[in-house]
Amino acid sequence: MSVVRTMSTQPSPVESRRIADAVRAQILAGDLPPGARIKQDEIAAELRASRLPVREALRILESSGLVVLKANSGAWVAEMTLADLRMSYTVRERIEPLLLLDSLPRLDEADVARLHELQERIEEAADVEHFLVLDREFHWLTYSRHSSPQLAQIVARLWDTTQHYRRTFAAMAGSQGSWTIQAEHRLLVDAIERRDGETAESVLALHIRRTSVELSRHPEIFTAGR
Amino acid sequence: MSVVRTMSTQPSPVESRRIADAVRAQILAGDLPPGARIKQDEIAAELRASRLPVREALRILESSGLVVLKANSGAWVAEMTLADLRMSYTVRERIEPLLLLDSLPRLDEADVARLHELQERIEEAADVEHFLVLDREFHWLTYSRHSSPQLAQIVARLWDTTQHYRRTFAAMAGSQGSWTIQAEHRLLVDAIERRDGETAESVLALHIRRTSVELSRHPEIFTAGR
DNA sequence: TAACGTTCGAATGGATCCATTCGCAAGAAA
DNA sequence: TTTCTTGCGAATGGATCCATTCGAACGTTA
Repeated sequence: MSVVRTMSTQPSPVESRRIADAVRAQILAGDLPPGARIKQDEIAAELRASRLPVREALRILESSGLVVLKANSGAWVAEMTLADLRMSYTVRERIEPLLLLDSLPRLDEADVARLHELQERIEEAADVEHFLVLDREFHWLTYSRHSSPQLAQIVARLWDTTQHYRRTFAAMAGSQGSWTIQAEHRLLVDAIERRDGETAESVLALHIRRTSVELSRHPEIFTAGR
Repeated sequence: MSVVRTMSTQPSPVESRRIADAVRAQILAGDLPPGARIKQDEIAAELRASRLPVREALRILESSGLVVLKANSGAWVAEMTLADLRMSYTVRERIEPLLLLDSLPRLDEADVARLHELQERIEEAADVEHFLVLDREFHWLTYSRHSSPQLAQIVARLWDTTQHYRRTFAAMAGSQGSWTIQAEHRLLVDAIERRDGETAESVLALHIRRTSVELSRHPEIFTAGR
């Protein structure tokens, strides 16, 4: 019995981490929207584990800001207010350029080529889900050569906690077709290709700020699924 | 038996959270320096709990960046490099002014009076520990009326993970006697008192940046206790 | 009929027990 | 003498069992 389990998890990524990743993936995919109840038993049965590592995983996700725990009561996917979302974008506007500046000098030709390819695919993206996946891959590729796991983690958590609202916004406003995003992305790739850190920094800050402004114009994002 | 435990923890703050707070306090106090091994058994015995909530607490602290876990091996207090420390300060320089701007309009006269009092006590601080406690209280009072738990948590974690190195620096450079810090604090209180957000923002950014520069001049901080 | 209290059930929290793994030390061989 | 191997022990990881708590539904009373 235990042999089977040991064999199934070859590199042994520790159950609690495996489960935390799985639940996080479900939340990011939209399967568990903000406000959704998370039952330990269900997760445990679903991922073939006991409730113990599930509990540890929930503590991890709570620290990440994705989940809210209430003592002796249960776990729910964290919800945000419009003010929370706007603050997230304000913080992102100030720190993501830092991450980009840190990563930029080490991006090589292959990375830049891949950025061009991703951007073309983003412009051709047919639906919201493809746009979200490609956009995430695009920006994280620009950050991929960073040297600061701490900063990268902060940024990643800001992306994670706002993912659901970005999806809702994209679905409502049809933002994958927004020409402004495409223009900003092209300016960003161009600056990166020229290793022009200052311009890249400015474009990225603009990109985030403008998105934040657009989001603020759609407060109905928060009442969509009610 | 279980009755005794129930009675002892009156508001029932959940064991894992109580333990996480306790271990965090030990790390911040310097009792557990970076690199120190953390054994589950010892913590459990010390805090009169089983190993289970200790494990959960360690997962929480790992997510906070204070502890590093290695599968099937153990837990250690997280260590930083000089590059990590500098990046922490760069991030702080960009986001702490945001937290201050958010909090400033709601600071009342009593808060300002307390800031004056704290600043006087900081200038009279005799030793490093007093300086650290008072300085932390001073700055967090300026943030206390914030409306963004997310941002406050990010900032708090940056303070936590760098606490040990700030202590080491203060002890080596005798920074509690630095007149520059006192000048910056006074400028900050003055701007806050006048509700001058722009000036307060600039002074705080300067305060953090200058501290970062000073820290960078003392790389021996990282080899002090070796 | 509405509001309050009580009871029961389901879900979470914690403790103990067992399996697994990693590191260290001792010993043997080159 | 140095290096590789092997075995033992200690510490972590996971599963099951039991206690506790919160919430909802039902019944009672004003």
